[in-house]
Amino acid sequence: MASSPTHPSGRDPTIFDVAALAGVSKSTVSNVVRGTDGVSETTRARVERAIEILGYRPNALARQFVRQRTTILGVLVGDLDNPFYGDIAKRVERVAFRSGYTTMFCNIEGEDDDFALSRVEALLEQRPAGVVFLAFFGRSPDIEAALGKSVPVVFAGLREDWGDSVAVSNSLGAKLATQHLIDLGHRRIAYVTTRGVEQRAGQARHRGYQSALRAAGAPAGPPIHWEPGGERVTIKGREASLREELGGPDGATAIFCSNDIGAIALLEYADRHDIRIPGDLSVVGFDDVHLASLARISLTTVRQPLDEIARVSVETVLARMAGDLVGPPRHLQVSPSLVVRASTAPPAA
Amino acid sequence: MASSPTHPSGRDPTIFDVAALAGVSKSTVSNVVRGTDGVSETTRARVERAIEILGYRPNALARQFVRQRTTILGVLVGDLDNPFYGDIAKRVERVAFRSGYTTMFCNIEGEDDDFALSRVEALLEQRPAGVVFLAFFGRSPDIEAALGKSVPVVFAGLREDWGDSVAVSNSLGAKLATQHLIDLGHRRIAYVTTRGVEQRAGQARHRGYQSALRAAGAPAGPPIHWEPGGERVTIKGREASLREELGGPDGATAIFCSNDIGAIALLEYADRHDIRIPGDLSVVGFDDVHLASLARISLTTVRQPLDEIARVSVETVLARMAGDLVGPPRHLQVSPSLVVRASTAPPAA
DNA sequence: TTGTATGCGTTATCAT
DNA sequence: ATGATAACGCATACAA
Repeated sequence: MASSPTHPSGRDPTIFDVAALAGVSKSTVSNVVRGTDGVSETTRARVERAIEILGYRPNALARQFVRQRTTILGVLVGDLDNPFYGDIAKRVERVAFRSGYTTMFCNIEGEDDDFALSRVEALLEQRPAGVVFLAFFGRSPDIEAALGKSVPVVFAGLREDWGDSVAVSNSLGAKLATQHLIDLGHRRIAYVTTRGVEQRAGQARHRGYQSALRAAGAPAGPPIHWEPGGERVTIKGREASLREELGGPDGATAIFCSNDIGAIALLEYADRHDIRIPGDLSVVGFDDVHLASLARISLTTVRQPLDEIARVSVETVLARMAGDLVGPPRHLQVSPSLVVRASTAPPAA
Repeated sequence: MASSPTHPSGRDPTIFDVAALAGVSKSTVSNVVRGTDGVSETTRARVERAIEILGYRPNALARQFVRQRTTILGVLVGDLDNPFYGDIAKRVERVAFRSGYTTMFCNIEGEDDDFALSRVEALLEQRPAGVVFLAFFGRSPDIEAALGKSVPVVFAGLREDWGDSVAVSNSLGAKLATQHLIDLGHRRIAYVTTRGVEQRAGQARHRGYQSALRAAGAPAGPPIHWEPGGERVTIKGREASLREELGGPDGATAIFCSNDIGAIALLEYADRHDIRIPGDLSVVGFDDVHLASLARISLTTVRQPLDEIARVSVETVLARMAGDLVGPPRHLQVSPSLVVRASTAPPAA
């Protein structure tokens, strides 16, 4: 008796149907379903049996509607197929579910603010009880206006002033990365950044890089902006050749790249140009995406504790929702850690 | 005037507030919001202005409640940080949004059926209008019972009898992969499979492998089960050494692996054992995950048209929901294609 | 311990 | 062209 996939097998049974079958009132059924005490054992059993028979499933829509609050947690994510976000998203969903919330995802992809806004509006119409912001773009004033005053928002993995945030200390992470290179004996260390890094975080990483070098008495350079795949870079607004920045007697012997994806692209660039890693050039990334641990990549990098970020983020937004957390935005920092792999070594003699 | 993140700035304005401000009835506001015609221009303008002023946002909860159907599309996903699923998930969300649906994600992770079931139940309470099934596990009879009769379901990227499905032709993909190796001159080609592949798909891939070899008059072996990271494999229930299957004069000169993640693990295994790829051993994968295209990986593989799978899946489930598609489950196949990279070459002389 | 009544914000039907 | 009104399924305050 294979059931056809066509659904409408009549209407879903309601609390009323259960009440009728059990021979009690709707209130009693409601009490049973919600686990309220003050229901006799016999009644409870009768109701539960009726529920079983009818295959009754509470209508969350109705419940949320009448209670004027949902158990929906909105998740704004930039790039679900970026493993970094996919990973966090998964953990967020897990933590939320354990707290009784279902997660509603919205891709805020690309840089188009209007598009992002329309999605946020659609999400807000569903009245999520809270929102977790995972993307590092789509944070336009319009979005802030729409989101900020309707619902508690937490930024996971980045910091934004107008909401709670849980993020790694970027400057500390950058220091760890840079210090590692310094400890290996490098003096000419460049800082390379690519798109895919939130501006504020990128700046903090550059500051950490600077501060480590300064403390070591070594020269710190300005951010070198590179578009992965290209040959040219931009330094302080003027163009230059990536090849020249790396090779040559004055070139860098090591690079700290603001993110793993960029660092891996750098590895590939080096491969194509016969620059040996780590023999000729050491590279450190930031994030510790899964990719970085592949033997063929083996990127030394700074790990972000994603699990902690996800957990604390959800806890924070839940606390706001419950009113347990009030007042101005709270900005939590979590600690990065260095993961040493095969992309770094002492400079060539 | 930075607004505190504490939410409750009073209640959200309702259709009633708008009506009062505009000096019309709720019905008229409703008509304006829904774009019903039969509203005079002047009235419409007044109402729209009131909406603007109040920042009114329709309550989707109430709407869905009264209309007895939601615009929620449930997505059951196994592993959001598996790039393959992350990628599809992202596309599914995009297509759904364009059709006016918001996506509600549930991670059905691990192999624990009870856990998966509780999540499905939670999802169902939200009354999604349809469900897209992305995971290849969590398809227990219980889940079928809960899901199958409540809501239209489409399986994206895999096939299951009790719902519509959109998937690649696995045997054809396997044939493409195997034929590629045959064309390169290989005769001793092994089939390796790992977990992470749905059983039915895995079997179909093995059949395609067999059929290509048979047509070429070359020997086809049984599936070699390998747990990535390990040294041992299981062939027809008995244990063996992976190293011996690959090396030696009688060993395979090429491998078709049932999935990219396994194939990449194989690459790493080869690296560790001084087996050169593709010099000593050619490897072909299946899926074409992003990873596979990295220069340092450069895996020859069979591509699944994810975009098409996502698009057609959503279209299918929307058609079911709308009643445009009735009758028994429809199983659509999409075409795989071979992507040749650097992990394959003619066998050593 | 159980039942009754009211309201949540919206859509849709029926009057006007 | 616009307004009044009855659902929708459930939670909750209150009555019995």
